[in-house]
Amino acid sequence: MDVRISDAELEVMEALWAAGQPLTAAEVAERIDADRGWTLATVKTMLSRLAAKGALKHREDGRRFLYSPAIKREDYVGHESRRFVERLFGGRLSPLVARLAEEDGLDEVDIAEIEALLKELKS
Amino acid sequence: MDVRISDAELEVMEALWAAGQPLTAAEVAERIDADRGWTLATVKTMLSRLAAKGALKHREDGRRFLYSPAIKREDYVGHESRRFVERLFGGRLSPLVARLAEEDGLDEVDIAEIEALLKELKS
DNA sequence: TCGGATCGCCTACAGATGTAATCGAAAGGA
DNA sequence: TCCTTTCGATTACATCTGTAGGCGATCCGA
Repeated sequence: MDVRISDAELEVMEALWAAGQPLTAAEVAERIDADRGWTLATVKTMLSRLAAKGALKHREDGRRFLYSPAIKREDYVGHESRRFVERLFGGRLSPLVARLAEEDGLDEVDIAEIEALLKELKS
Repeated sequence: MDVRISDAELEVMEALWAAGQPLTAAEVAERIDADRGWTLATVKTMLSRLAAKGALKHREDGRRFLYSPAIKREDYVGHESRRFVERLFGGRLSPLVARLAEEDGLDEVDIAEIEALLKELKS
């Protein structure tokens, strides 16, 4: 169940998650940030690899495949977040908040949002 | 300046950061979590690669090297944290806090710590 | 019907990663 | 002075990642 998705593969997953509906390989390619400069071939490689990893499913539609995510974005993101906090902060969230706050300087909106969240949690 | 450190390499860096003083390859090996089950050869490979990447420095001590970090842990961690939040949360910290809160259920200590942090930031 | 477009599949290939073995030089004990 | 140990350097090798190209089959327009 622990699907590891590389940076390049994630780009493809994001396209599928954002689409909210099954897409063909060509459609996925259209939606990939043009800055990546990928050819269709590259997108197809990503799709195969993700399918092999079980990160997405495909259904046949005539000669083509319609691809859709096999895992929910929020599950994946939750998983990776835990891994990350574990890896660098011994599983504690507060040092991460501290570090980012110090580096980037959270703006007021951030602070307010997080405070609201925490208030919610306590109630 | 953007040193990428793999999972295995990080293990070695953590040993050096924790030591707080230069170590020989053998000493590093001793301090690596035994669960990894690494041979000395593996540790040496990691040390070479990290040196090649500029993540650590070595000074000669007779026939051996004394290794020490070339980057500060907090700098590395800050870098990776920003990358991570960028990659999965569009750079916003609050959704990350939200996600982890929902999954793990932050305990009261966490919540209190983060609130204290935020209070600090506002003042 | 036939030729180009398009599809998924297989292959390619360099660099990174995980995990080591080997090798020549040097150091140190017998 | 040798032999064993120990060092760093070099080499090994499978897997993963980034980035494609080519191939045989099929579909669609002329």
